[in-house]
Amino acid sequence: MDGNIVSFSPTSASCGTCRWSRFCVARHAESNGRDGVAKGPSCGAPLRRGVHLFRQGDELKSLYVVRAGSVKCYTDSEDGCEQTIAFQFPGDLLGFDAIGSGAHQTSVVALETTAVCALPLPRGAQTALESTAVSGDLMRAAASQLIDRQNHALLLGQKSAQARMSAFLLALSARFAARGCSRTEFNLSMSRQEIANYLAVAVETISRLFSDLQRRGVLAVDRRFVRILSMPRLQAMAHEAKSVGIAHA
Amino acid sequence: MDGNIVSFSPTSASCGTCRWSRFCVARHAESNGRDGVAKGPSCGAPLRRGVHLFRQGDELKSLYVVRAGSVKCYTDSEDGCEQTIAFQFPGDLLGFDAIGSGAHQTSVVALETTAVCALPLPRGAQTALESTAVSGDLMRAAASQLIDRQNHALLLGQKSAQARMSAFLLALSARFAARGCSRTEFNLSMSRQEIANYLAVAVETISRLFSDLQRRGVLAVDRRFVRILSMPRLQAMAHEAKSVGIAHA
DNA sequence: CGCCCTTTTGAGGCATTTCAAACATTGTGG
DNA sequence: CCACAATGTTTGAAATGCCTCAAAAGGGCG
Repeated sequence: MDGNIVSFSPTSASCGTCRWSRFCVARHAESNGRDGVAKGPSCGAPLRRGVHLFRQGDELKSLYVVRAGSVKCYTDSEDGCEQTIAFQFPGDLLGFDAIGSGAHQTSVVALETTAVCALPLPRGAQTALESTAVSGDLMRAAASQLIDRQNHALLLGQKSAQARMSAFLLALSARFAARGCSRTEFNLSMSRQEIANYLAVAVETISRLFSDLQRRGVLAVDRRFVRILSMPRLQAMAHEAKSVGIAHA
Repeated sequence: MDGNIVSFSPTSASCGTCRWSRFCVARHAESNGRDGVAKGPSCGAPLRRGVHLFRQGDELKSLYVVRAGSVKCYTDSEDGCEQTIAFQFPGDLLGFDAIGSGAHQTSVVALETTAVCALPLPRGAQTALESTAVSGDLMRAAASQLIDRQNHALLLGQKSAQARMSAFLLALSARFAARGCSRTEFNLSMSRQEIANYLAVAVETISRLFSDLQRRGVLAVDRRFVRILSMPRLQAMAHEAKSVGIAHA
C-alpha cells in the first residue's frame, strides 16, 4: 500500500488523440513553449494502485494532468492525521498548490492503474509561471488559497472542537505576527457566531471552549480581546486529533 | 446585518505607500497594463461592517485585495446552509474563484471597517487572464479546484453523514456523466476507507450508509459497483443539513 | 434607562464513534 | 489449485462529544 514514487521516463503524448482533451487543462499546452511550460505534455509509464505520483514536501518538478484512471489527493498534518482532499479523474490538474513554495503541499497516489501527463516546468517552479509578474502573483495567491482550504478541510475533518479552536487562534496569531502585530494579543474582528460557523461547531461550544482555555490559564479573554498566555500549550491542544478513528488511511 | 453591496468609485491607490504591499498580490500590478489587468489597483470607499463586497452569483468585474480591515468569505448551498470558508486580512486576494465561470462562487462581507483595492479586469473575466492560453487554463483549473475545496468544506461543516454520502455519490455521478459514462451506474475506484476519510466519518458509518441506502431502494450496491435507482431521492438526501444549528450566520 | 443582540452556562439528547466480532475478498506460497 | 494470511467490509451494542433547548447575564446603542 505504500508504493514507490513513479519514475518518469517521458514519452510524447498527443492531446489530439486523448478523448479527455476537452476537459483537460493541458489542451492548449501542446507543441509550444510559451508560458514557461516547456514543449508539450509528456506521458510516463502508468502508475499502479498505491503508487505515489508525488508526496507532500517533494520538490515541484512538474504539474500533472490525469489522463486515465483516478487518483487521491491528500494532506498530512504534522501530527500524523491524514485528510483526503479530492479524488481526481481524467482531465484534472495535479500539483498546482506547489506553485509558490516550490514544494508539494499534498500527496497524490493512484487509486487504480492510472496514466498522467506531465507539464514540465523549466528552471525552477517560481520562474516558470512568472513570465509575467502579475499572473505569477495571481497564481501564487491562488495556490496559497488552495493550501488554506486544504488545511481547513483537515481541521474540519480530523480535529476535535478544541483542537480546531486552538489551531484557529494560532493561525490568527501567525497572521498578525507576519504583519508586525503582536503574536500573543489581538482583537478578534469576528463574532463567536462567525468563529463557530468557520470551525463548524455550535456557538455554545465556542463559548465553552473560550471558558475552558481561560480556566486552564492558556488564554486570557475579554470580550473580543484575546491574549495567549501559553503558546506551547495552545500548540499542543491544536495537535490533538478528533479521536483515533476517522479512517486514517 | 444584511448590508448593501458597496458601490465602487475608484480612486487611484498607491502600493508604494501601502504598508502591506509586501504581502500583497497587487504589488506588481501597479501602473502597467500587462496581463490583462488594467492600469493599477484602485481603492473605493471603505466598507463598514456587514457590507458585502460581492455576493455569490454576482458577475465578476474585478478581483480585490484587502488593504485594511478584514473580511469573511463564505459560501451558501442551494438549500440555504452557509459555510464560512476563510477570514481574510490585508494583502489577501478576493474573488479568484470567479475566474473560469465569470461569476462569484462565494460572498465576501466586511467584518469591520475595511478597505479593498480593486484589480479591474477589462473586457470580461475570461479574456482578461487568457492573454496566454496555458496560463489562462491553469488559472481556470486552479479556480475550479478552489471551488471544489469550498464545496468540500461545506459538506464537512454543514452536512450529516448521510447527506455527505449522497452528495459524494451525486458528484461522482456528474463527473462520470460529463465524461460520457453512465450517470446511474459506475464502479468506485476507491475503498470504503478512502471514502470515509474523504467524508470525514468512520468506515463503519460508510458501510451502514450503503446498507441503509440499499435497504431504502435508493441504491444497488455490489462491492464497488454502484447503481443509482432513484436520483431524485438521492438528491433530496444530499440536501439534508446536519441539524439546524451549526451557527447559521 | 430599556431594548436587543451577543455571550455564557447548565442539563439532557442524539448522531456518530468506538469497540468487538463475524464474514468476504484478495493475494501468496506451497 | 488450494490453504492460509492479510486486508477490507459488514453488523451489533455501548460510549461519548457535541448539539439542542432553555434561561440568565453582559454589553452596545438609541
